[in-house]
Amino acid sequence: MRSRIHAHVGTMRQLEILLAVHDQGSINEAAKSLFLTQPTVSIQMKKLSDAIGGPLYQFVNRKLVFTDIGLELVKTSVEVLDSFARLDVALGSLRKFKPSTLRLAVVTTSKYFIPHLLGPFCEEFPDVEIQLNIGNREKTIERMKQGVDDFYVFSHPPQDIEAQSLEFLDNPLVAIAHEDHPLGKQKSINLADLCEQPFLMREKGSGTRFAIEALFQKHNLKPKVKMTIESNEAIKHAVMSKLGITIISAHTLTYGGQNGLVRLPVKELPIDSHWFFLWLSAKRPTLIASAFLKHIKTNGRELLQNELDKSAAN
Amino acid sequence: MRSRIHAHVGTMRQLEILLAVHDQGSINEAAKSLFLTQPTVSIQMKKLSDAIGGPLYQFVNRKLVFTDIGLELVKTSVEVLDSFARLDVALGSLRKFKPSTLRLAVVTTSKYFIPHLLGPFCEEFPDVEIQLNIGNREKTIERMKQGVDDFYVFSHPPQDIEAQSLEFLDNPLVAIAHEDHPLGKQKSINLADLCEQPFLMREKGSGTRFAIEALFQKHNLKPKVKMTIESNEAIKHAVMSKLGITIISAHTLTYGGQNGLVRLPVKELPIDSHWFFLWLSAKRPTLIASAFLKHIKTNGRELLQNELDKSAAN
DNA sequence: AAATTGCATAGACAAAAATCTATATTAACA
DNA sequence: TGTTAATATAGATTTTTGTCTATGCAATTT
Repeated sequence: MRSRIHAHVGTMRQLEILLAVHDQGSINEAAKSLFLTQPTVSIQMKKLSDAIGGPLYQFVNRKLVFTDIGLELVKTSVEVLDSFARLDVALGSLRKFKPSTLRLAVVTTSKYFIPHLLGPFCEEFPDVEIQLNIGNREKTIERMKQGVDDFYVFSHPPQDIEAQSLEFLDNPLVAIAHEDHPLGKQKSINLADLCEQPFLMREKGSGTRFAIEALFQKHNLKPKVKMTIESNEAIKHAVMSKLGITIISAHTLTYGGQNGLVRLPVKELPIDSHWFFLWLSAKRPTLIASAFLKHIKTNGRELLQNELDKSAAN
Repeated sequence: MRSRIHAHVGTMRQLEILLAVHDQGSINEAAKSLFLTQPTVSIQMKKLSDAIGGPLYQFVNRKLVFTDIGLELVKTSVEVLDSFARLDVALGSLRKFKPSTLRLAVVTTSKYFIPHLLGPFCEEFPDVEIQLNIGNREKTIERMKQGVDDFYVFSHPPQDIEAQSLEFLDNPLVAIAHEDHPLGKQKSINLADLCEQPFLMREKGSGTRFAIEALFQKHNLKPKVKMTIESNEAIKHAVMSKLGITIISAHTLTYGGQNGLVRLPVKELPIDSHWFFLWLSAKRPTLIASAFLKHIKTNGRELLQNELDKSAAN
């Protein structure tokens, strides 16, 4: 029961012309205001009249007066053109919204260096708004499944989501202890030596834990896990409190401070790990997302490597 | 500040196709439901996309998913097509309404014979609804100036309105008196004899008064107006009450009864008057109005003349 | 009566729209 | 690996749309 009248009544141009005639009350004046010749307008009105099956106007004392049919068509024309005007406004809002917001979801550890990436990018694109979501790996994977962000940052990317990735930074995992710790005084340590100490472990599901467990398994060793802690900061403070030792991202030390902590010279370390930028294969990047990706590819690795080098010199 | 987006975004056909794709969630299925080939639909979607300046859809896990831009355009398409659907309904109502209503505005006196005209016409067109407006001449002229009716009936048409007319019936004006009136016993009377009797006059502006005044003026006579009365019925009852004599349309006697009244055999009477159908030159007659006019031309005069002849025999 | 004004119609031309057949590309499935 | 299904692209053809110049017609004005 869907009407098909639109298929034969009125192109957009004809509706426009109709409104001009209605507004001006004259074929000639309408033609002038549309920068057309009078016959053009006359013909278009005739076509509309033929299509709709009745006269759109008549002359009363030489004055052009719209018929009821004509007035109905004027009403429809106004509605239709208003619909398009609203579309224009809506599109304007979308354009304004989309290219100005960059959405990132990153695992907690990367919060130390991501701002160093964003800084120069925001200088280049001062109007861009950044939405940065920091969460543990589990939460970040959940967000990625929903596809609501432009990029995701992991050290151990999920394997069950179709995504493209860019490896952009090393993420070495090192062992640390309190500066007064006995192992801290040795020049060279074996991984086996760590297994005799209370070990503070990151939570299940975290990328760091994956890497640690893999390493110990590879050497048929098993750490004496004393505690499982979900936060890098908390782990660091536990070590400071002489509760045990741990293996942790070097970035945590680089960026987060290392008061009273020493890095242990373990022969099997650091664990060779990396940071990855990921985005959904199935989602087309926005313009600003593409620009950011290009920025990372061009400058990102160099930028962050300089930062790490600076910290190593301290 | 009127948006011009409609000039380059979306012909009706394209909007239709967009909605089919949105409904079916597939280019191929949309093509099938519109009895088109797949490339046609693909191309039209591409044209829309190019016109609007962004992608309308993307593929997520091989599933066609509309973008925000696409969804806005879907919304607009629905609005636009709904507008045309409403136009279809409105036009249907107009078609239903217009040909079934015949509008007449008539001066009071003609109310006696107009139904005799309408009767046979309504038999021929049983679905036609008649809107009959009866009023004095002044009110009927006012309506005519507004042009809201199909026809107007006068015995003395207004001269200041551009109209076409059809003279369709004689309207003889005759003198009447109470049956006991002295003049009623005479075989032949002069117009001057009427001037010695109290005269009951119709109201200013009435066609009957025009004719009466013209006749007396023509003979340099002046009636002794005792009373001015606005209604034919009232005048007749005044005469029955022996308040005076009058000159009145013969139709009033023919159709309205004449108990206790006699027609006076005045040499200068009856006044030669006519009934006219008028319609505005500037207004195009509806189909039903044209049919009624044809009916009047064909049968009207004969119909009414027969009625008058029948009364005269009584 | 001639001039002016406003609209309608005829004929022509260019551009745009609508649609098809043929083919290429890609991803998923057997 | 080959097949199938779905979409995109290329090229061609027909139809429709939009617009113009030229002219006709009717009513009003000068």
